[in-house]
Amino acid sequence: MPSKVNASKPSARERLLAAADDLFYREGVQTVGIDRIVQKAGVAKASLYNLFGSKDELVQAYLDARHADTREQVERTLTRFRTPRERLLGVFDAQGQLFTEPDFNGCAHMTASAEARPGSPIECAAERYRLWVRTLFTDLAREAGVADFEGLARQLHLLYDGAGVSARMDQDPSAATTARAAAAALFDAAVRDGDASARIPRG
Amino acid sequence: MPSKVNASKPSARERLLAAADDLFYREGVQTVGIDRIVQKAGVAKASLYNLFGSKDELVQAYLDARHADTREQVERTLTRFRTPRERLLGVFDAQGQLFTEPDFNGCAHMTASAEARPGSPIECAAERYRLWVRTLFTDLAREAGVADFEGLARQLHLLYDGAGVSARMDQDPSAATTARAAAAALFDAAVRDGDASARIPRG
DNA sequence: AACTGGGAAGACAGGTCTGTCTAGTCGTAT
DNA sequence: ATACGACTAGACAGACCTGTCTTCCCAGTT
Repeated sequence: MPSKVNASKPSARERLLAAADDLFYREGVQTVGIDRIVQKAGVAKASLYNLFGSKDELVQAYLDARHADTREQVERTLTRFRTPRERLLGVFDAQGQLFTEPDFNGCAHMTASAEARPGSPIECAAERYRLWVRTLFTDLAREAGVADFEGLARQLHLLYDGAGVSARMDQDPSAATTARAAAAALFDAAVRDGDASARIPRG
Repeated sequence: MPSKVNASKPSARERLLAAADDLFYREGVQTVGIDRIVQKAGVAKASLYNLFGSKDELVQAYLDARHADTREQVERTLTRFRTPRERLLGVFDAQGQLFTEPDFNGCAHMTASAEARPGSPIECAAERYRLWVRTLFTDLAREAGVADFEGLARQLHLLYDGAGVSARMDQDPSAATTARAAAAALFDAAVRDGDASARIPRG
């Protein structure tokens, strides 16, 4: 009965995902081999292939789990804010929290996608993640009443990605606060522009 | 005499770098093996190891060549602009040109660094590249008279990185124009702030 | 004509990789 | 008791990797 919850020991699937998360994230999906994962998880190799089918699909499951975690953390952070502007900028507060986690090593989807070959399930997982981020910014910008909410969302997505890159490559967690300040300036500029074009009929 | 220039055939070193540039950039430094490089270059494997010492150092040379190309293209583009503001934003014009090249596949330093292990010559090359970009933005912002030129440079660097990510992962070359528009807004906001704090003593 | 050095060609070592397969163990439900 | 499903343990195949080494070729120089 796999639906048993009070098991003393996590299931093979959970142990595999935990080991994959640790090793893949720290060292990269390409350099970490299957053997190390099954050894760290204390799981037979056959179980891995029974449960996931291939290494690519294990990587996909690892990315999807990271995606769910990030989503949860961002949504939890956003509940702390009330005004639309605060909620929009709150995404970068959540990002800053992720950056300061002790074993932070950049955006998992970005590094995994850089190692994946085109069309693999890995790239699909990265695409899903990007779509979620984009939709998040678009919705928040629209709720904030920004006229060109899609344009602002594209700009904020650039800052979000850039902060992830900088936090990893420059080892600088403050990239999130830099991004937040830039996002605030862009938001205010977009609101000003929207007001201006609304006040001045036909430009 | 290796300094001969009018050779009918490029030297082994040049052929190796050309093959490395093509294969490494298109498929990634990890997935492309030495054998494919020497075969494409028409060069003996021993020559590769005589000339470069190891695969990592060949990757480093490939990244340094890309760095030099990018630098040259950016500097050439910037000569077309006169005002400091135009020159600052011109970096994103140059970036947009790179994005529309037919075989564009993202920032080589970013993808290579994602596959490299810490401390390798690959990471050092990526660090050098990042330092150049940062210095470029810092100098241009200072020449434009921005009070907090370092802060603005950090913000623009985020946009620059984010545009590179988006152009690759979303297959969207217009990321450069989005970044340029955001950069313009941030620049103007920074100039306003600088003026304000200059006008309002100890404000 | 003899020498020399850069390069071509490729075998080889030693290791790692993914994925398959066999054989056996253990707990649980019937 | 017995059957079953989930799991473990590990050998194995076949391919690929980096890096070394030997052997040979050939153009240019002395």
